[in-house]
Amino acid sequence: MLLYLRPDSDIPLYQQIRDQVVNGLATGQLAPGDPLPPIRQLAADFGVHFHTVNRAYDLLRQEGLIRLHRRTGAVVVCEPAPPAFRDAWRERARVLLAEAFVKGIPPEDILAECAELLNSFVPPAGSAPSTGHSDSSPSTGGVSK
Amino acid sequence: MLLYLRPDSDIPLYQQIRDQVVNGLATGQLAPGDPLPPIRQLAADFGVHFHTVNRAYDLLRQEGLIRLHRRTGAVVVCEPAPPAFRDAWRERARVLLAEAFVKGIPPEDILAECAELLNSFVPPAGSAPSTGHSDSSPSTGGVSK
Amino acid sequence: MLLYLRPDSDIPLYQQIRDQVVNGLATGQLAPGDPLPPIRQLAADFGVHFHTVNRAYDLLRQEGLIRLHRRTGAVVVCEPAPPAFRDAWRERARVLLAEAFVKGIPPEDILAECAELLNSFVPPAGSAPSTGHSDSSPSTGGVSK
Amino acid sequence: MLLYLRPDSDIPLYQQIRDQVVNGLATGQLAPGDPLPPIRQLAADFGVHFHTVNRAYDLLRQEGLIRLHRRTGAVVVCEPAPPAFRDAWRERARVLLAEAFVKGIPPEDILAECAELLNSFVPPAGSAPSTGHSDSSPSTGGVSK
DNA sequence: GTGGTCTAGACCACA
DNA sequence: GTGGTCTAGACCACT
Repeated sequence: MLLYLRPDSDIPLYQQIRDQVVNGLATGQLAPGDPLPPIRQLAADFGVHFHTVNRAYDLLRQEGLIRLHRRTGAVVVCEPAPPAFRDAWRERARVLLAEAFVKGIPPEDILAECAELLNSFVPPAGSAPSTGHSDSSPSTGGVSK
Repeated sequence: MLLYLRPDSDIPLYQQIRDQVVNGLATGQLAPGDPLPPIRQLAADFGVHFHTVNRAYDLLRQEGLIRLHRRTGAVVVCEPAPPAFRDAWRERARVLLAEAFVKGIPPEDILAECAELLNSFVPPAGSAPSTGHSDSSPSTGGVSK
Repeated sequence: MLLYLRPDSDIPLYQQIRDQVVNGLATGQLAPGDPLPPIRQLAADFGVHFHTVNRAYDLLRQEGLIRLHRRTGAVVVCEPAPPAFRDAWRERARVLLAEAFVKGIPPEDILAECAELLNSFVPPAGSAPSTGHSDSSPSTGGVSK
Repeated sequence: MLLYLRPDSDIPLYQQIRDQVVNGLATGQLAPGDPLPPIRQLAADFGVHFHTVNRAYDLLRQEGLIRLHRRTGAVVVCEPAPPAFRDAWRERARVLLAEAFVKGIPPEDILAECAELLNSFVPPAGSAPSTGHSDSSPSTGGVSK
């Protein structure tokens, strides 16, 4: 899995790392059980402080996406979303969608964009790939567009 | 239009104000030409400093969503999205959708959620508000999925 | 002479009025001896407070471009620039030119733009109009480009 | 690079700071990649509040002239001018040139002054600094008039 | 009475 | 040690 950081971005580095791990999980580049690189190695690769990587890992741990062990390092897990997750997520989605809407992008376009992004994701194990056709990148099945 | 702030949130207050104005615009509670409350009055209503509200308004101004008068105060405007907007938006949408996806929410549900949120929005002018029901109940009508 | 105000501009109204009078003077639409409309009439035409027009006229008076009489109203005059004017002007020009320069516009283009604008001006009375023809529309004579 | 503020000027302090940074960029005292002093240090040097410097930096950031790091502080960047920049710039130039014109300064002198100022600027990279003299003396070489 | 500017100082987030 | 956020309050510019 390939990570790249933009130090000039207004998004904090630890957030960028976290976001890319999430994206890697969604696109199937990372799967439950896979190990993440050791904190210090990843920090060295990026040229950032290991505290920054540590914080990203901690964030992922709080979200229930990885588990940290003293021996085995960070391992991807697959905890189900807590009940509160969906409500919080919807609020964030509402703002994001509203932003596009008020800037004049047609709702159809917005939804198509979402569908396309979702289609680029791939289910972790083997949960009925609905139609079977794949479009843009490393994916196999997905939401009908 | 009703606004509420959560001072304990990790989201900055000015961002919360900005988000709610964006949401108000999307849901039709605010329309181009409408005035926003004076900075100091809104600040008093919220119990925050007027600088905080000022910053929210300034953010909205930079986004081309409101215009600040010396006489009229803040009024809603309707500037088209710059070309770079969509790419930046897609990246943010990718992360948000990936978050829901990796937490095990079925892509169909995610897309339905997006469609529902989009249906709760109303266009600024007056182009056929579909059926009339545009609330928060889990309906899937409106935007074609 | 035609004036138009943009109430939504970030430029104060009184400044806009003043700027347009200056521009009218430069383009020959106004000449020394010409009367300006009474303050209250201009205010009524624009739908602004007469204090705003008053302030614009006062600014022009301070700059030595008009003279205010209780009886005759505002009359355009032609006072020579004080010695300090040129230095102050140069500083403002430096910043303006620097802005264009640092944004990557070639110096030749910047200078050509300046020459073009200067060519659209016309001398007030009869001080050797170089080529001879002088009217009130964007002419082509004047400073060699 | 030398900065100085005039607290009694009618130009806001943050604008003066911004103007001098722009000037420093044009004259080559600042180049893309160069760091700007930390906000609080510059504020201490000037004896102003760091919010004032912060605002100047924020203005420069919005103009695409600097980028604000959390680590490195403010660094100069070189973004191209947006398409709307030139039109807005021309309007400001029109007023400035008109002011000099109506004060009786010959157009030739005005254009010479502009050319001189432009000659005191140096391109960011290294594209032939003409003859070598690029200072503030009244020379007319460089940009063809 | 509106927003704009500036000062002053606290506390937090990021690296 | 950097910039970011928020509060507090003064005074000014514009209409």
